[in-house]
Amino acid sequence: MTKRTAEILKRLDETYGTEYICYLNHETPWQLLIAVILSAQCTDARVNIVTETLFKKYDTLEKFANADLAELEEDIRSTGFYHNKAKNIISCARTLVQEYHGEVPSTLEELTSLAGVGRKTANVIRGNIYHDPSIVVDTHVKRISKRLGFTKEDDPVKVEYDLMKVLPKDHWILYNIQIITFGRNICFARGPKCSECFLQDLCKAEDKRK
DNA sequence: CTCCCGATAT
DNA sequence: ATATCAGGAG
Repeated sequence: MTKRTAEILKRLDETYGTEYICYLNHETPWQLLIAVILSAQCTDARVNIVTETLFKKYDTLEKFANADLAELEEDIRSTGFYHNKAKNIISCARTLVQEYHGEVPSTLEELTSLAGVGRKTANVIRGNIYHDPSIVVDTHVKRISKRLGFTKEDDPVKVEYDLMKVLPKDHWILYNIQIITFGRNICFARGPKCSECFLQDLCKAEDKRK
């Protein structure tokens, strides 16, 4: 790890702490799984509004497994992509009930075999639930990792491999959590607040704002 | 590569 | 009007 990388991680730790916080409200692993499926191209704030009532109406995995498709579509409509998400959630819930005794699996292979669960969602579960060192590459991580000069890739999987080489393993999970906060507060996709940024002197972004 | 798609900020 | 939001599947 370079001195510069170490300094960036140190400042992220100092600014945002080292706790594994989660922006998607949930009480169980399967609730987090469904929340992450819902979060595709949708703000976590919106997902939390939806799951607030959703998890009371469907309070077990079995209820999601036996849900009426059209009704579930309406229940999650405001998160967007609701046809696909509803179909995937029902299929995913059925697989968990039938093949996994209602438990959420912990390996990348098992997780990504579930409907609606791709690499990003699987890594959120691995990190947040099982504390398995895993790097989540979402829209924030991709954008900010490029600005910080940790990668030049556009493909999320290539970004993930680049970050594995750059970041120490004990920061893999934390990096994603801190970067989401950073992306929400300072390093926006549009018009980042570079003048107020605590990483400004270390940043290699070409789209810096004055 | 394209499609899925509503809510919000700019 | 357009960009963006904790992406995934065909």
